[in-house]
Amino acid sequence: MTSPIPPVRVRYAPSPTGIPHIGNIRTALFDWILARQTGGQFIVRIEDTDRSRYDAAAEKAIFESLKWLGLDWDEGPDKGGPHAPYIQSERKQMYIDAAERLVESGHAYYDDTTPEELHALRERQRAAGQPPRYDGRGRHRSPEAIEESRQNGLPITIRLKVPDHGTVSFEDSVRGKVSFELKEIDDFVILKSDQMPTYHLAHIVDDHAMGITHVIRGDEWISSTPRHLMIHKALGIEPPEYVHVPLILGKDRSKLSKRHGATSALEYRDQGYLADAIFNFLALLGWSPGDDTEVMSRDEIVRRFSIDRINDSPAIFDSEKLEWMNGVYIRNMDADQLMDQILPFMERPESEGGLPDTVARPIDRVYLKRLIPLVHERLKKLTEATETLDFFFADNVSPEASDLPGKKMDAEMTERALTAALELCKTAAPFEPEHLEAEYRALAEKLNMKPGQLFSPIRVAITGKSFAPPLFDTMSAVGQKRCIERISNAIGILRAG
RNA sequence: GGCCCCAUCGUCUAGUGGCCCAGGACACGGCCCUCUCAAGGCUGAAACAGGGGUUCAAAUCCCCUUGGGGCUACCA
Repeated sequence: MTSPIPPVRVRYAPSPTGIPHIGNIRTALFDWILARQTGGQFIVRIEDTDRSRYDAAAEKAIFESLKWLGLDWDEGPDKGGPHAPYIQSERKQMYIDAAERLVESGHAYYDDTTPEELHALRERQRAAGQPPRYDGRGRHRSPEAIEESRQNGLPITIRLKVPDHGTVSFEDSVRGKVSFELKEIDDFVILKSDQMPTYHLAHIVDDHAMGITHVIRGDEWISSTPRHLMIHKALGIEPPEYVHVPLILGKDRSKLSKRHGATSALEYRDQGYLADAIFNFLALLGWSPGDDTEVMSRDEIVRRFSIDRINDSPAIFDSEKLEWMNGVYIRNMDADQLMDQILPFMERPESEGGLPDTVARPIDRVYLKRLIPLVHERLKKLTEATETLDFFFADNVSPEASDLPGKKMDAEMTERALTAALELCKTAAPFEPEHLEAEYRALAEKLNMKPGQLFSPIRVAITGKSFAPPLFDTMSAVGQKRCIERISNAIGILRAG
């Protein structure tokens, strides 16, 4: 069903100005999938041409996100490659050369308009009810005038000459044909006064030099694509295939932002989501295989992915569905894998969601391994392990008196249940789940209670919670000694309450 | 404001003119299973934004309206 296409060269080109959010990472995901599917290359390039917004922590987070999701790259800043360097600030001269070449060929010109003049121009246009647009005044500046401004230390930029009439159009892989009127586009800056290129120039020079075949990027770039086409034309080079993918929106339909809670891949990692689940979920946000399959391995996604099945419309990030899918992935793991994943979360400090600090680290792996089957299918997120398992590790628990009675039970009946449960607990042997269950069921009958009525107070007494893993597995794992202590403690709480 | 993009259940989506009084999944309700909570099974409610065309036939094609989003920087 997927039309086989020749090997692609695709790149993820984030700017290190902030932690990449999930929508941004999804384009990297699509890049990676396509590269792996076609046997092509996935390239990472850092677009740090805005020196004022550079953030080293953001750059670190970019690579950490990719690594966590398993999106390995073939060429990049750390790995090098045939087109190194892969950091734009280190490629500065290439852009300067390209811009100057465009000036020489008459496609671009030096402009000495100051920011203040530009601002004033826009204000005037706005006041007159006109769209703010650069008026092309620099086109008429003589070389001498530019040189004089340069001598005087005025900022000089290079702008592309955009024809004032005509149409540009291109065939987008997901949108189809998109057209723009050139009269809507002004002469835009390609080389800033600090000699750094703008995004427009830089990415085109690089994509061409690096042999990029498909530019996969967010929808927000679609309106600047005509500018990119004009640069290609001026440079005399062929544009790549454009793949504009729909944006990912938050619950309120606005662009995903901090207000919507977690937005970066790393935050999801820290909240106990699995990389495979995020991978699967993200792939399905804006793409679908065409049938009802939802849970798919990486291999299956790589095999079935195709650009023409990418959706046109923006998607809202549904965290509830993500949580469900994460649960599916947890259930599909084997016990050892799950234990490895859970351990670091449980060993975090108590203040960060780990077990109480009174529980010794490292956690007893042998004991934990025994507990995994009891909670395996109950977990949706790795972070939940702490709260579902804490009572196994604690010395004691403190249930509320009001939580102890089961359905249709008063305090007297609850006390009777616990007292009898305590006696049986002292004598029960072996302290194994099946045996315990048989004994306690018999006890319920003897007490003329429903099994659930007897079990309920015991559960709360032993776990401190009204819901927990199956009672007799739990009791067996907690151990006879602690069970006796906890039940008698609960009786005390009940009497006091 | 101008330009561009988008529009199927609350959400993610299937649907590329007849197979659709629209299928799946999450979430939600009911039932079953059951010692609680899960998991699992069955089941229910829930959508083609509106209006015009084109056609024997439209969720699917065209136009308009409405709504949402993006861009409009010497940011990416």
